[in-house]
Amino acid sequence: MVEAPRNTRQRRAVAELMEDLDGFRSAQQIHALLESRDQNVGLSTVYRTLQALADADEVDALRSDDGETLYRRCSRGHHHHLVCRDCGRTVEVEGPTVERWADRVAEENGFADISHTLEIFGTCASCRP
Amino acid sequence: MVEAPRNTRQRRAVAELMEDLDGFRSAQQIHALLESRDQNVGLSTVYRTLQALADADEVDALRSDDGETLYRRCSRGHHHHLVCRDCGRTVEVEGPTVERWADRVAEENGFADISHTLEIFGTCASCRP
DNA sequence: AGGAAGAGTGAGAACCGTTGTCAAATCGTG
DNA sequence: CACGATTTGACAACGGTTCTCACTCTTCCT
Repeated sequence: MVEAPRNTRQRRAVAELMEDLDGFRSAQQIHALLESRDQNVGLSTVYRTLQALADADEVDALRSDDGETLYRRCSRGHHHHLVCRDCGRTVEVEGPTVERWADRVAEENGFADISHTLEIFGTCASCRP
Repeated sequence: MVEAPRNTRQRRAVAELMEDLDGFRSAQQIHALLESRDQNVGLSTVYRTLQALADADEVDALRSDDGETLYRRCSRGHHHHLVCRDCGRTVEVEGPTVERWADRVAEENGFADISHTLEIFGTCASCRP
Protein backbone atom coordinates (compact mmCIF):
# COMPACT_ATOMS: atom_id res chain seq x y z
CA MET A 1 0.00 0.00 0.00
CA VAL A 2 1.46 3.31 -1.03
CA GLU A 3 1.47 6.31 1.24
CA ALA A 4 -1.30 8.76 0.41
CA PRO A 5 0.03 12.23 -0.36
CA ARG A 6 -0.66 14.96 2.18
CA ASN A 7 -3.42 17.40 1.59
CA THR A 8 -1.65 20.72 1.24
CA ARG A 9 -2.76 24.10 -0.03
CA GLN A 10 -0.29 23.81 -2.93
CA ARG A 11 -1.49 20.44 -4.17
CA ARG A 12 -5.08 21.57 -3.97
CA ALA A 13 -4.28 24.72 -5.95
CA VAL A 14 -2.56 22.79 -8.74
CA ALA A 15 -5.23 20.10 -8.93
CA GLU A 16 -8.03 22.68 -9.04
CA LEU A 17 -6.30 24.67 -11.73
CA MET A 18 -5.87 21.57 -13.86
CA GLU A 19 -9.59 20.91 -13.57
CA ASP A 20 -10.29 24.30 -15.08
CA LEU A 21 -7.94 24.02 -18.05
CA ASP A 22 -8.77 22.15 -21.23
CA GLY A 23 -5.55 22.14 -23.19
CA PHE A 24 -1.95 21.12 -22.65
CA ARG A 25 0.13 23.60 -20.64
CA SER A 26 3.75 23.68 -19.57
CA ALA A 27 4.78 23.60 -15.93
CA GLN A 28 5.90 27.20 -16.22
CA GLN A 29 2.60 28.31 -17.69
CA ILE A 30 0.81 26.57 -14.85
CA HIS A 31 3.07 28.26 -12.35
CA ALA A 32 2.26 31.63 -13.90
CA LEU A 33 -1.47 30.90 -13.99
CA LEU A 34 -1.40 30.08 -10.30
CA GLU A 35 0.24 33.41 -9.56
CA SER A 36 -2.42 35.22 -11.53
CA ARG A 37 -5.00 33.53 -9.30
CA ASP A 38 -3.11 34.74 -6.21
CA GLN A 39 -2.31 31.14 -5.42
CA ASN A 40 1.44 31.36 -5.15
CA VAL A 41 3.14 28.01 -5.36
CA GLY A 42 6.89 27.55 -5.74
CA LEU A 43 8.10 26.48 -9.14
CA SER A 44 9.75 23.36 -7.69
CA THR A 45 6.49 22.39 -6.11
CA VAL A 46 4.60 22.87 -9.36
CA TYR A 47 7.02 20.53 -11.10
CA ARG A 48 6.85 17.98 -8.31
CA THR A 49 3.08 18.08 -8.11
CA LEU A 50 2.57 17.74 -11.85
CA GLN A 51 4.91 14.77 -11.95
CA ALA A 52 3.04 13.20 -9.08
CA LEU A 53 -0.29 13.76 -10.81
CA ALA A 54 1.12 12.26 -13.98
CA ASP A 55 2.46 9.25 -12.08
CA ALA A 56 -0.98 8.80 -10.57
CA ASP A 57 -2.51 9.03 -14.07
CA GLU A 58 -4.56 12.03 -13.08
CA VAL A 59 -2.99 14.12 -15.79
CA ASP A 60 -1.43 13.23 -19.11
CA ALA A 61 2.03 14.47 -19.99
CA LEU A 62 3.49 14.85 -23.44
CA ARG A 63 6.55 16.50 -24.83
CA SER A 64 6.17 19.40 -27.22
CA ASP A 65 8.37 19.72 -30.28
CA ASP A 66 10.62 22.18 -28.52
CA GLY A 67 11.26 19.89 -25.59
CA GLU A 68 8.90 21.19 -22.94
CA THR A 69 6.74 18.78 -21.02
CA LEU A 70 3.05 19.68 -21.27
CA TYR A 71 0.34 18.58 -18.88
CA ARG A 72 -3.42 18.22 -19.13
CA ARG A 73 -6.16 16.68 -17.05
CA CYS A 74 -7.46 13.69 -18.93
CA SER A 75 -9.82 10.82 -18.60
CA ARG A 76 -8.31 7.63 -17.27
CA GLY A 77 -7.26 4.80 -19.45
CA HIS A 78 -5.11 4.57 -22.54
CA HIS A 79 -5.92 7.10 -25.22
CA HIS A 80 -4.25 9.45 -27.67
CA HIS A 81 -4.68 13.09 -28.57
CA LEU A 82 -5.77 15.11 -31.52
CA VAL A 83 -4.30 18.54 -30.83
CA CYS A 84 -4.94 21.80 -32.64
CA ARG A 85 -1.57 23.31 -33.35
CA ASP A 86 -3.03 26.82 -33.29
CA CYS A 87 -5.26 26.98 -30.21
CA GLY A 88 -4.15 23.86 -28.36
CA ARG A 89 -7.67 22.48 -28.18
CA THR A 90 -7.44 18.76 -27.62
CA VAL A 91 -9.70 15.84 -28.41
CA GLU A 92 -9.07 12.51 -26.75
CA VAL A 93 -9.24 9.65 -29.20
CA GLU A 94 -9.06 5.92 -28.90
CA GLY A 95 -7.66 3.57 -31.48
CA PRO A 96 -8.07 -0.08 -30.67
CA THR A 97 -6.94 -0.85 -34.22
CA VAL A 98 -3.73 1.04 -33.71
CA GLU A 99 -3.06 -0.64 -30.37
CA ARG A 100 -3.41 -4.04 -31.98
CA TRP A 101 -1.29 -3.03 -34.94
CA ALA A 102 1.50 -1.78 -32.68
CA ASP A 103 1.48 -4.94 -30.59
CA ARG A 104 1.56 -7.14 -33.66
CA VAL A 105 4.37 -5.22 -35.34
CA ALA A 106 6.42 -5.35 -32.15
CA GLU A 107 5.85 -9.04 -31.67
CA GLU A 108 6.70 -9.85 -35.27
CA ASN A 109 10.06 -8.20 -34.72
CA GLY A 110 10.78 -9.89 -31.42
CA PHE A 111 10.24 -6.85 -29.24
CA ALA A 112 8.65 -7.08 -25.78
CA ASP A 113 7.48 -4.64 -23.09
CA ILE A 114 5.94 -2.43 -25.71
CA SER A 115 4.91 1.14 -25.23
CA HIS A 116 4.08 3.65 -27.90
CA THR A 117 3.49 7.31 -28.42
CA LEU A 118 0.97 8.60 -30.90
CA GLU A 119 -0.23 12.13 -31.24
CA ILE A 120 -2.09 13.73 -34.10
CA PHE A 121 -1.69 17.42 -34.84
CA GLY A 122 -3.85 19.51 -37.09
CA THR A 123 -5.84 22.69 -37.41
CA CYS A 124 -9.29 22.60 -35.85
CA ALA A 125 -12.40 23.91 -37.58
CA SER A 126 -12.56 27.20 -35.69
CA CYS A 127 -8.91 27.98 -36.39
CA ARG A 128 -9.39 27.69 -40.11
CA PRO A 129 -10.24 30.64 -42.40
CA MET B 1 18.63 27.38 -55.46
CA VAL B 2 20.22 26.67 -52.12
CA GLU B 3 23.94 26.90 -51.55
CA ALA B 4 25.60 23.49 -51.49
CA PRO B 5 27.41 22.84 -48.22
CA ARG B 6 31.19 22.69 -48.26
CA ASN B 7 32.91 19.40 -48.25
CA THR B 8 34.80 19.46 -44.97
CA ARG B 9 36.56 16.74 -43.03
CA GLN B 10 34.03 17.15 -40.20
CA ARG B 11 30.93 16.75 -42.35
CA ARG B 12 32.41 13.72 -44.03
CA ALA B 13 33.24 12.16 -40.66
CA VAL B 14 29.72 12.63 -39.33
CA ALA B 15 28.04 11.41 -42.52
CA GLU B 16 30.25 8.33 -42.68
CA LEU B 17 29.65 7.49 -39.05
CA MET B 18 25.90 7.74 -39.54
CA GLU B 19 26.18 5.26 -42.39
CA ASP B 20 27.78 2.76 -40.05
CA LEU B 21 25.24 3.04 -37.25
CA ASP B 22 21.91 1.30 -37.25
CA GLY B 23 20.12 2.78 -34.25
CA PHE B 24 19.17 6.16 -32.91
CA ARG B 25 22.00 7.97 -31.15
CA SER B 26 22.20 11.29 -29.35
CA ALA B 27 24.42 14.06 -30.60
CA GLN B 28 26.69 13.53 -27.62
CA GLN B 29 27.02 9.82 -28.30
CA ILE B 30 27.91 10.59 -31.90
CA HIS B 31 30.47 13.11 -30.74
CA ALA B 32 32.03 10.47 -28.44
CA LEU B 33 31.99 7.83 -31.18
CA LEU B 34 33.85 10.17 -33.49
CA GLU B 35 36.53 10.69 -30.85
CA SER B 36 36.92 6.96 -30.44
CA ARG B 37 37.58 6.78 -34.18
CA ASP B 38 40.23 9.50 -33.85
CA GLN B 39 38.02 11.77 -35.88
CA ASN B 40 37.78 14.70 -33.54
CA VAL B 41 34.93 17.03 -34.35
CA GLY B 42 33.78 19.85 -32.09
CA LEU B 43 30.54 19.30 -30.26
CA SER B 44 28.95 22.41 -31.78
CA THR B 45 29.82 21.12 -35.21
CA VAL B 46 28.27 17.75 -34.48
CA TYR B 47 25.03 19.45 -33.46
CA ARG B 48 25.06 21.71 -36.48
CA THR B 49 25.84 18.92 -38.90
CA LEU B 50 23.17 16.61 -37.53
CA GLN B 51 20.57 19.35 -37.77
CA ALA B 52 21.62 20.04 -41.33
CA LEU B 53 21.37 16.35 -42.22
CA ALA B 54 17.94 16.20 -40.60
CA ASP B 55 16.80 19.28 -42.53
CA ALA B 56 17.98 17.63 -45.72
CA ASP B 57 16.03 14.47 -44.78
CA GLU B 58 19.20 12.41 -44.79
CA VAL B 59 18.68 11.40 -41.18
CA ASP B 60 15.59 11.09 -39.04
CA ALA B 61 15.41 12.86 -35.71
CA LEU B 62 13.19 11.99 -32.79
CA ARG B 63 12.99 12.98 -29.18
CA SER B 64 13.59 10.37 -26.52
CA ASP B 65 11.49 10.21 -23.39
CA ASP B 66 14.11 12.06 -21.43
CA GLY B 67 14.26 14.93 -23.85
CA GLU B 68 17.34 14.18 -25.90
CA THR B 69 17.18 14.43 -29.66
CA LEU B 70 18.24 11.19 -31.31
CA TYR B 71 19.43 10.81 -34.89
CA ARG B 72 19.59 7.94 -37.33
CA ARG B 73 20.17 7.45 -41.03
CA CYS B 74 16.89 6.30 -42.53
CA SER B 75 15.27 5.46 -45.78
CA ARG B 76 13.30 8.24 -47.40
CA GLY B 77 9.58 8.43 -47.25
CA HIS B 78 7.03 8.32 -44.47
CA HIS B 79 7.58 5.57 -41.93
CA HIS B 80 7.63 4.96 -38.21
CA HIS B 81 10.08 3.32 -35.83
CA LEU B 82 10.22 0.38 -33.53
CA VAL B 83 13.07 1.23 -31.19
CA CYS B 84 14.81 -0.91 -28.57
CA ARG B 85 15.03 1.16 -25.45
CA ASP B 86 18.17 -0.66 -24.31
CA CYS B 87 20.43 -0.87 -27.36
CA GLY B 88 18.72 1.61 -29.67
CA ARG B 89 18.36 -0.92 -32.47
CA THR B 90 15.64 0.31 -34.77
CA VAL B 91 13.27 -1.27 -37.23
CA GLU B 92 11.50 0.93 -39.73
CA VAL B 93 7.85 0.04 -39.99
CA GLU B 94 5.00 1.18 -42.18
CA GLY B 95 1.39 1.32 -41.15
CA PRO B 96 -1.02 2.17 -43.91
CA THR B 97 -3.85 1.23 -41.58
CA VAL B 98 -2.68 3.70 -39.00
CA GLU B 99 -2.28 6.45 -41.56
CA ARG B 100 -5.85 5.95 -42.70
CA TRP B 101 -7.12 5.77 -39.14
CA ALA B 102 -5.40 9.03 -38.22
CA ASP B 103 -6.79 10.81 -41.25
CA ARG B 104 -10.30 9.57 -40.56
CA VAL B 105 -10.25 10.49 -36.87
CA ALA B 106 -8.96 13.95 -37.69
CA GLU B 107 -11.58 14.52 -40.35
CA GLU B 108 -14.40 13.33 -38.10
CA ASN B 109 -13.38 15.98 -35.60
CA GLY B 110 -13.07 18.75 -38.15
CA PHE B 111 -9.29 18.94 -38.12
CA ALA B 112 -7.28 19.64 -41.27
CA ASP B 113 -3.61 19.74 -42.25
CA ILE B 114 -2.92 16.61 -40.30
CA SER B 115 0.44 15.36 -39.20
CA HIS B 116 1.16 12.70 -36.66
CA THR B 117 3.96 11.20 -34.64
CA LEU B 118 4.08 7.51 -33.83
CA GLU B 119 6.96 5.63 -32.29
CA ILE B 120 6.97 2.22 -30.68
CA PHE B 121 9.43 1.42 -27.92
CA GLY B 122 10.25 -1.99 -26.53
CA THR B 123 13.02 -4.38 -25.63
CA CYS B 124 14.48 -6.32 -28.53
CA ALA B 125 15.14 -10.05 -28.42
CA SER B 126 18.87 -9.78 -27.81
CA CYS B 127 18.44 -7.32 -24.95
CA ARG B 128 16.16 -9.64 -23.04
CA PRO B 129 17.40 -12.07 -20.34
C1' DA C 1 -5.50 20.01 22.57
C1' DG C 2 -0.36 19.48 22.50
C1' DG C 3 3.56 17.87 20.53
C1' DA C 4 6.66 14.91 18.05
C1' DA C 5 7.84 12.88 13.48
C1' DG C 6 8.60 13.47 9.15
C1' DA C 7 6.52 14.71 4.56
C1' DG C 8 6.22 18.95 1.95
C1' DT C 9 7.77 23.48 0.56
C1' DG C 10 10.55 27.07 -1.86
C1' DA C 11 14.57 30.07 -2.95
C1' DG C 12 18.36 29.39 -5.11
C1' DA C 13 22.05 26.52 -6.97
C1' DA C 14 23.16 22.88 -9.90
C1' DC C 15 22.46 20.22 -13.96
C1' DC C 16 22.39 19.03 -18.77
C1' DG C 17 21.28 19.20 -23.48
C1' DT C 18 21.50 22.53 -26.71
C1' DT C 19 22.44 27.00 -29.00
C1' DG C 20 25.05 31.29 -29.54
C1' DT C 21 29.59 33.86 -30.02
C1' DC C 22 33.52 35.14 -32.44
C1' DA C 23 38.37 34.69 -33.62
C1' DA C 24 40.96 31.54 -36.16
C1' DA C 25 41.15 27.86 -39.64
C1' DT C 26 39.61 26.07 -43.96
C1' DC C 27 37.50 25.61 -48.50
C1' DG C 28 37.32 26.50 -53.20
C1' DT C 29 37.12 29.88 -56.73
C1' DG C 30 39.41 33.42 -59.46
C1' DC D 1 48.53 31.50 -54.75
C1' DA D 2 45.40 34.69 -52.71
C1' DC D 3 41.29 36.23 -51.38
C1' DG D 4 36.58 36.18 -49.43
C1' DA D 5 33.10 33.56 -47.61
C1' DT D 6 32.03 29.59 -44.97
C1' DT D 7 32.99 26.60 -41.27
C1' DT D 8 34.95 25.33 -37.13
C1' DG D 9 35.52 24.91 -32.04
C1' DA D 10 36.46 26.47 -27.29
C1' DC D 11 33.73 28.55 -24.35
C1' DA D 12 29.89 31.15 -22.58
C1' DA D 13 25.09 31.50 -22.34
C1' DC D 14 20.46 29.67 -22.21
C1' DG D 15 16.17 27.33 -20.71
C1' DG D 16 13.79 23.72 -18.78
C1' DT D 17 14.11 20.73 -15.10
C1' DT D 18 15.97 18.70 -10.87
C1' DC D 19 18.42 19.02 -6.52
C1' DT D 20 19.49 20.92 -1.86
C1' DC D 21 18.43 21.88 2.65
C1' DA D 22 16.62 24.79 6.29
C1' DC D 23 12.15 25.81 7.45
C1' DT D 24 6.99 24.88 7.56
C1' DC D 25 2.91 22.37 7.86
C1' DT D 26 0.10 17.95 8.11
C1' DT D 27 -0.85 14.15 10.42
C1' DC D 28 -0.99 11.05 13.98
C1' DC D 29 -0.50 9.67 18.63
C1' DT D 30 -1.61 10.32 23.40
